[in-house]
Amino acid sequence: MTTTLTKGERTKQRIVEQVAPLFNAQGYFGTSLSDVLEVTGLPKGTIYRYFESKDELALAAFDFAYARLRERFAKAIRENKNTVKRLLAIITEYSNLLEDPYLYGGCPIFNTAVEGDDAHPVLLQRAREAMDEWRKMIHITIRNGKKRKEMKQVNEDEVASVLISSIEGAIVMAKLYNDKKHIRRTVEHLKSYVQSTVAA
Amino acid sequence: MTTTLTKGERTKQRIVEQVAPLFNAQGYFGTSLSDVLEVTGLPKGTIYRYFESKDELALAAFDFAYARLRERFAKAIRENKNTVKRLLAIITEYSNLLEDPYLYGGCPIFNTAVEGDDAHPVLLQRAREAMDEWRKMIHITIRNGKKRKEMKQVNEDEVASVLISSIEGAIVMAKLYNDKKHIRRTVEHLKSYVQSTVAA
Amino acid sequence: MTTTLTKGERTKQRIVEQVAPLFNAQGYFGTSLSDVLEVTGLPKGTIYRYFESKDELALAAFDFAYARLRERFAKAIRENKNTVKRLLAIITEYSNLLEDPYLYGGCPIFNTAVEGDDAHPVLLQRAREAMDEWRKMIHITIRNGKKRKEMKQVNEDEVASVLISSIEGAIVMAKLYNDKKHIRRTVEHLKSYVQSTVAA
Amino acid sequence: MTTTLTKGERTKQRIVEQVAPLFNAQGYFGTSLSDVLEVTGLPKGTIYRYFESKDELALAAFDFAYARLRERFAKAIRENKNTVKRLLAIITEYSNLLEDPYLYGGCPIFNTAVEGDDAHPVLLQRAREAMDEWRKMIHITIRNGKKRKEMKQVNEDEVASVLISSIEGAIVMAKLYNDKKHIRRTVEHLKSYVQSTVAA
DNA sequence: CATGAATGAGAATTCATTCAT
DNA sequence: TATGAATGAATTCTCATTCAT
Repeated sequence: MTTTLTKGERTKQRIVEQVAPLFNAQGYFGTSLSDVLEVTGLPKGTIYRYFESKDELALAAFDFAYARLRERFAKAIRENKNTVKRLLAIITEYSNLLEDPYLYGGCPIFNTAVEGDDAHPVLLQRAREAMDEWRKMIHITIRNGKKRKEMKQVNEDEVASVLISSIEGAIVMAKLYNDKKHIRRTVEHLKSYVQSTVAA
Repeated sequence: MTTTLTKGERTKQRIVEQVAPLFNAQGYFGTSLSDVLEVTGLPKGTIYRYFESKDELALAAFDFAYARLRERFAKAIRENKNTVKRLLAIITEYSNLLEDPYLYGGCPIFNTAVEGDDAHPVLLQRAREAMDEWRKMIHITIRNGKKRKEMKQVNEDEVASVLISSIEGAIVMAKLYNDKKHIRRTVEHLKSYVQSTVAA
Repeated sequence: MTTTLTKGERTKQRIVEQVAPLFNAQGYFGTSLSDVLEVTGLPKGTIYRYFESKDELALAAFDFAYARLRERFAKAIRENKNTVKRLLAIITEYSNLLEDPYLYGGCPIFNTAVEGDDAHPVLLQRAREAMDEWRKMIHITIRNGKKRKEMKQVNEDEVASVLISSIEGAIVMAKLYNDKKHIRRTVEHLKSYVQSTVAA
Repeated sequence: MTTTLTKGERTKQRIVEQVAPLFNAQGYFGTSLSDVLEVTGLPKGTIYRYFESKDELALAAFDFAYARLRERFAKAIRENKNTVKRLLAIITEYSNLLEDPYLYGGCPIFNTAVEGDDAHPVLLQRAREAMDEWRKMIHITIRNGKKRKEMKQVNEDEVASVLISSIEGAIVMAKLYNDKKHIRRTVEHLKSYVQSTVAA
């Protein structure tokens, strides 16, 4: 049951979708309003009708990109009941991030973190919250796994840190070289880590 | 054997030193010439006397920051003859990156990679070369370790990828949260990974 | 004999009433269409349905404010048969201008005069006509007074100039300081001027 | 002994001089940056090199115009030792305001007061201070006159209010009609007021 | 040489107005 | 008819760079 959107809501949505990959790939500073105009084909006035500033647009773009990210992970979790498989699916999903047409610029959370605090403090805060949420998802997954005896008595936060840091780093490496082999290597490593160290 | 610098060379050097942390923390787009003037206290003309553009200055800043980084690792290698100790020392050194007053903004290679290639293609290329060099250092370290039977018959590139990705990711996590525990966790993980999987 | 207004006419009237104090207090340039939307709560289309431009709206607002002003003076004249009392009543009425909820921004004629003719030449012309009319009211009042021997043989235009300039000036002073004592002082002065110099 | 100005200081000064009549005649809202560029013939960058915002420029323009005004009055006072003559000279000087090439737009204090508080609160505050100073000048003039028995025991503030309000009002009238006869009439009135009511 | 002055392209944003449904 | 959507010119301001003294 899809909600019907007004014309304006659709336009707003379209702007966000078109603009999200821009901000994600080029950053807040690196994306100018004229980039936005170009990619949307809209005049300035229309953009400002829906977003009262570049800041707000960047926020909306981040939220869109992050929602997309989360949905991918939620699906990986949803479709795998066994905890070990779940973690492996998450790793796989993560490693396919750059394939997503909205996320070819990498992980919006990480990109925001790197651009740092001078760019847009509110956005950075949003990134923190997103990362919190995302770490919690892994935390809970592992905790449930421990309850079900599918996982060893590992520290959930530590495992989450390791998984996230490693793949995020690998994604940036892949971006740097424009070569996904770095992701593949890290994925292999993490899979065997999960199986040997985390799985029961 | 200290080379004597002319006054001009010293000024240029000073500019680079003052400006490098700026570019590293705020990125190429995020650093404006007026930031540069402010941090150096120099008039516009003087900057342009030594650097013909912001691009060139950014390049010099990157080179400075990377040289600093490399020196830290070179020292870690130099001071440890045993290969396992070397790798562990590298990991430790890496994890202390944010302590360096010139590198509190994180790893210049990674930051450049994330800002992407719209910002400054030449700079990105430099980052790639730096990363190549850095991976080679690890590669050689491991290869030597294998020769000396201090390492298992692991794939050098894979280990390098894992080490670098993981810590780089952890550094960004630490930046995001302004909390180094994420580095600590990843370091623990990597140390035990090295000892159990890489070390002979 | 109240004329019945259609719904549209009432809407138009309401817009003018809500907008008149805005234009009067902030001026033509200082009042934007979004101010108009905000104060009326109406959508853009509706405003443009009733007024074909901001200019026309400003004109209507001026006319409304001026009509209000004139009615106050007309009443002061109507209710006082003796000429001296009439002039004194006019002075008093004038001095209460800022109390009127539609005129807290001051005298629309004067405000328009000060904003000058770059803003809106037609509006300035309207202000001139309003001032003409207003001066004529005083002129006639005095002339009648002279006929009835209630006034000395003063020059009507001179007295009008003095009265109007003085109070208008005082109103601006009051606005500047947000303090009506400047009006009070000028009023005292003018009353004694009228009684000693103008009255027979 | 004229102070030597640097080139930059001269440019800044020139901008202020060229821009002051603009702001005075058209107001803060009515004067756009492109007006400023046109009248100065300078590019944007140059304006912003010397003034960090339109606000600051407007302030400088006001200060310049007011300084000019004050100097005129100071001269009238300086050149007349007798208090009655002083007041009459002030009135005359006031009435010639519109002749000044920098002040053809009228009195900057009054114009600022009319444009009101929404335009530029700091500017309005400056106008208040200017008016305070100006009232004080008259106040002191009269007080001295009283001491020297050249004036009756009038209330200084009341006389100041009357003089200022009346002429200011007359100046606006003159602007409205583009006809100085309104100033002349008010001047006559005030002169006889001074001689009959204020002078000893 | 050294440096402050000048430059103008481009950034973000607001505006009054017109269009389409 | 009513109204939200679309428009683009104009506004304020920043930037990297070049010039002139």
